[in-house]
Amino acid sequence: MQRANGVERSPGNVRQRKSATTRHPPAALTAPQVALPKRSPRTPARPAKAAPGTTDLPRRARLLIDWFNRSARDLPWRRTTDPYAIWVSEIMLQQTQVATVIPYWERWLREFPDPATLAAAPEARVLKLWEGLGYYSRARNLQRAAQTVVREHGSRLPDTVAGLKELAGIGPYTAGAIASIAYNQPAALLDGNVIRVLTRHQAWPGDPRSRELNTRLWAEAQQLVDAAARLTQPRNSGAVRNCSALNQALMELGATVCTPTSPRCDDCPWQTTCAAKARGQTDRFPETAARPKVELRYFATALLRHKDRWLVRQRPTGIVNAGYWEFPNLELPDNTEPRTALAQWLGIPIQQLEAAGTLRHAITRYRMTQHLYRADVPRAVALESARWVSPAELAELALTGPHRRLAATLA
DNA sequence: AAACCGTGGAG
DNA sequence: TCTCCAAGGTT
Repeated sequence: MQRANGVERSPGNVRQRKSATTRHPPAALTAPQVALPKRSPRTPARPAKAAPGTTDLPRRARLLIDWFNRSARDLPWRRTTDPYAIWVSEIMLQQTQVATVIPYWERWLREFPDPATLAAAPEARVLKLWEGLGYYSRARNLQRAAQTVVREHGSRLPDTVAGLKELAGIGPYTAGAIASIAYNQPAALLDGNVIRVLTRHQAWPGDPRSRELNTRLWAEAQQLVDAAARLTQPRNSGAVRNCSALNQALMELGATVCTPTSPRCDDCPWQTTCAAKARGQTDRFPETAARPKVELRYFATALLRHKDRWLVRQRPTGIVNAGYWEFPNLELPDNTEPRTALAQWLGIPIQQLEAAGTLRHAITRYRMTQHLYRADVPRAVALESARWVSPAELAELALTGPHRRLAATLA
């Protein structure tokens, strides 16, 4: 979808960005942004040429902003200036792709249109709307932060990086994102996209998570957004404000052009100064560290029916996926026979458990295999924090992804 | 500070 | 199928 892009629209007043716009003259070729040997002291003094990588910051910022205003994707959270709505989008977008987030974000804003509504909502409903999105502590933190905003900030989201970072679930990236995108402050941000764009443009080797390179990347991002703040704002009424545009552009570039594999350098506004492109080495940056080893884990899962009801239980506070419901689920130590272990755990005769296939899924470095068993039990089994629920009730409960898919297969 | 947290798309 | 990685934060 490449239409009416990069347009900041206020609700009910959709402004249209003018077409084409002024393109800047072709960028003069400049030195690649890498550490170059220092000019020898004997070199005759010239009208000082600033060090490479600083002179052209304003020009690079301008190129990026213009590119963004020209060709950014039309995403729902780019149609609002409401800091709360932008905040929600930033939390949902943490380690989660745009296409996945869109329906969740729309549903969320419909049901929780402002911090006060979210703060007052039942947690069960908050978890339900996050169901399937993953990283579930984000949902609990978001509600907790909304309660803080209501209680301590008069329901208005703070507009400084420091103030934002005080809130649950807001770290360095998200604080910079909200401050710049919602409030147009010259706050830097660094995410996976920006790391890729900057390490390639500068041809910076090393692990981006190392202290040294990480510090350098933040400094570079800060210089860019500072340069953006000093540029004149495009008069085009649809143009996104400069700091906001610059940071979104860095991420947009990483997401759509400077992609992990096969980057489309011909479409890149920084192609003439990119050191990695100049060397034909875009695939060498960033230097990512080795991933942790994959580990296998096994579970036995019971689909127990009594009359027309299924047994589910709620995960307690303080553990992974707290508050979410699931079918009774037992992790198996190495090579345990699942059916025996499950029958023993539930206290029902082993013959009642009928094998119902396996379910595989992955979370982070773990590869899980769930052995499924069904049983129609004559009497309700008692299990801690468990309930027998009708299919209709089950549909209203918040389940994690694999268990939600499991629920969908039940008759 | 390394480990942990979910899920889906892309190749 | 399998790996990578995505608008990261918390402990």
